[in-house]
Amino acid sequence: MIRSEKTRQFIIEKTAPIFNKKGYTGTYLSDLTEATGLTKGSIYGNFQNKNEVALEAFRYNYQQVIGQINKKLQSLERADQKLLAFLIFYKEQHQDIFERGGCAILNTAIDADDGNDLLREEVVQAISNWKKKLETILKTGISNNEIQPVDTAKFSNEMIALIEGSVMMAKTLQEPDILIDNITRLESKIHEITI
Amino acid sequence: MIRSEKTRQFIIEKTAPIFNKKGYTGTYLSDLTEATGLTKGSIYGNFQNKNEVALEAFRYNYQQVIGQINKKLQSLERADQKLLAFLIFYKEQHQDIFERGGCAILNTAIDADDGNDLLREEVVQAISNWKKKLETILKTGISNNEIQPVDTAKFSNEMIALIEGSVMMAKTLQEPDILIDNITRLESKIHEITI
DNA sequence: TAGGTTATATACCGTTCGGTATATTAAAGG
DNA sequence: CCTTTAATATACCGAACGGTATATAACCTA
Repeated sequence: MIRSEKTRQFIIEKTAPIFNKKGYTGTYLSDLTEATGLTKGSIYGNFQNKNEVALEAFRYNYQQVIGQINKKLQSLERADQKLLAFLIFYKEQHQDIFERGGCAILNTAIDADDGNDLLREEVVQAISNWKKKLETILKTGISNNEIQPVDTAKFSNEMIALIEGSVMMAKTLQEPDILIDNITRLESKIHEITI
Repeated sequence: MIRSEKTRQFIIEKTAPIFNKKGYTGTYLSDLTEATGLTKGSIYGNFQNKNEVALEAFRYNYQQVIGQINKKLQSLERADQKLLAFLIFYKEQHQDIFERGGCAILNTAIDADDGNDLLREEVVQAISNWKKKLETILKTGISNNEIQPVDTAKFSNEMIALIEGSVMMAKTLQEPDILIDNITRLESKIHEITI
């Protein structure tokens, strides 16, 4: 990796949690320079503008989650186990997620639903991908007779919505059990449809 | 109502949707003067600072929702019907909610989870009240033999989380059906426990 | 209708915002 | 080791930020 690419990556990694916590308008260039120890000149040598940093920071935050889950999925065969892997991730990593400022998808969805179109489109893609991934697992599971037939779209939407809503509640009220309990509910929902 | 109180209320009403859409740091004093047609001097004659406007705007947004629901609840007797009233509200008013920038609780929870302690505390209170209200309905319903015994805390948490997560998803993906479908799921959950 | 009071507008403050042209430093190549 | 190139730092820009003292206007009461 050439030097510039290393610095670019360094900036993304250092600023990603800040953007996640404070949002786009709430994160100032002074936050970026402070977190990286670099100057504005250096940052603008590696990015076109603040928005590009925010965009990459979101991608990084998203990849951080989806990467870990994907890794888990590889070693799993059955559809129900794959679905459970998503839930187990949120159950086990909730402490870490909260420390990084919560779920990036949720935060950025709320943050970018006005104005920032590029960032908003990125979130739409992220949610859509997540949804598609769940649906594919469900469909495969159904055709493999691992799980009972369900409305895959509705099932996926319910999973995502309940997870995200629970992250919000648990983080705001500072009661991780809310997340854990609701995840457990989803787990038994999956067990119910498992053949 | 004395003049100042009228102006104060006018400012709150006009700026509440802006704060809901753009968040605290994302809403500038210029937004407030533009939306009200007033000047900074006038606004600062009625509020101590921007934060006080944001606080009142959130209270207004919250009251806007809870007020309508409370009105409905008065005419209802059974616990299951009261619970359904919450869901029907979100089902029927989703268009209006989206136009106002989405659910104020969700938006403000995400917006204020860093830094703005006063606003954050207000959200915590709002969610806690909502939760308490649901739990009270459930408990009364159980002791009145209208609904089967359930873990009232978990049931309430699941309702709120799924509603909020669904609002986020539906608004972001611009697919209101996601909200409607998940609300319908909650409705049948209530029917299931109704005696 | 005049005078006092209350509310709004004007004009300004220091600070910080995002962004950039330029100088300086560090690395790479001959 | 010297020169060229790439990356970082410095110093600055105009604009907009939140906020405030002060002037002006609107209202109320005598």
